[in-house]
Amino acid sequence: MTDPVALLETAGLRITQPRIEIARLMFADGRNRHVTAENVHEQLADDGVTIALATVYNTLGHFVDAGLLRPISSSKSDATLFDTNMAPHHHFLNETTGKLSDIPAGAIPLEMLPQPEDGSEIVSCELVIRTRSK
Amino acid sequence: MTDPVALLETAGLRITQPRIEIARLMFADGRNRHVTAENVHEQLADDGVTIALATVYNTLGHFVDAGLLRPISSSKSDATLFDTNMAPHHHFLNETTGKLSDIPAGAIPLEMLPQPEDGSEIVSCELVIRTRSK
DNA sequence: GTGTTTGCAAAGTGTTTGCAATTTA
DNA sequence: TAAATTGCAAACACTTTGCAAACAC
Repeated sequence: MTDPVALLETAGLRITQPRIEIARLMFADGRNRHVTAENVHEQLADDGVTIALATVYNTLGHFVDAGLLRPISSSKSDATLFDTNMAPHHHFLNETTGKLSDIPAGAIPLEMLPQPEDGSEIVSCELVIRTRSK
Repeated sequence: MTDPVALLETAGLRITQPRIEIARLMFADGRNRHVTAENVHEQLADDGVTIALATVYNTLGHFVDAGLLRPISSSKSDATLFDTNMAPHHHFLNETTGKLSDIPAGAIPLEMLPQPEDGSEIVSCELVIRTRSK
């Protein structure tokens, strides 16, 4: 849906070939995705696009800094997952399958967060519900 | 407080010198601690105890399997933190300082967790509140 | 005695970095 | 043309593993 170039411009990022390709792959269809750098690299390769894995890492890092992506902390796997869903939300993590799925923030009432210690402020708040296949 | 040997026995673990040392260091004073394998290794060295770093990793892993420790998923740092606090609770993570602190589970009402998908059951539920120093 | 655990070094991951070549604005 | 970005390989940090020696039961 979203035009990759417009997205990059809005985010204040330089328009470069690799970034266009990666943005296209991650945002073009508008779905919420959880991907690793490795995933992206492979998908690019499948599309016949050659971008160094290191560049994929760096580019995803830039996207995170620019507020286009969110790194997901609590993943079972050792590889960092990047989430295209920037809306506040939480995650189910199935430990059996390793599959991660979204929970809309509205599904969990969190009005009463405790106060952080003096001199610090809350940045974000993420709940991970670990599940197991029965 | 807790006797390291008794703890290991209760957990069904073999009583070995390295395990006693590590258990002593982690549980003896009854405090809740967040430590990395590297931390433990250094503290042992400070106490004049030489245990291979790999053994520390393996031992902490055994402690986790035995239910003595909990690995903390969402740490800013790349190193896994092990938490001696097995009671359900949540964490503040100060992104500025990297410091992690406990939030008692009771401080956050989470009665209304969403249903996991059919065929899976909830194992645990951990909230991480990221903060930043002002 | 038998099976487990340890220590060591080496291998394995995922990720980052240095730097020259290229590309963007 | 000046500044930013890329690609590559090499460096990195954390963690696991293979195997022989040591140890617990």
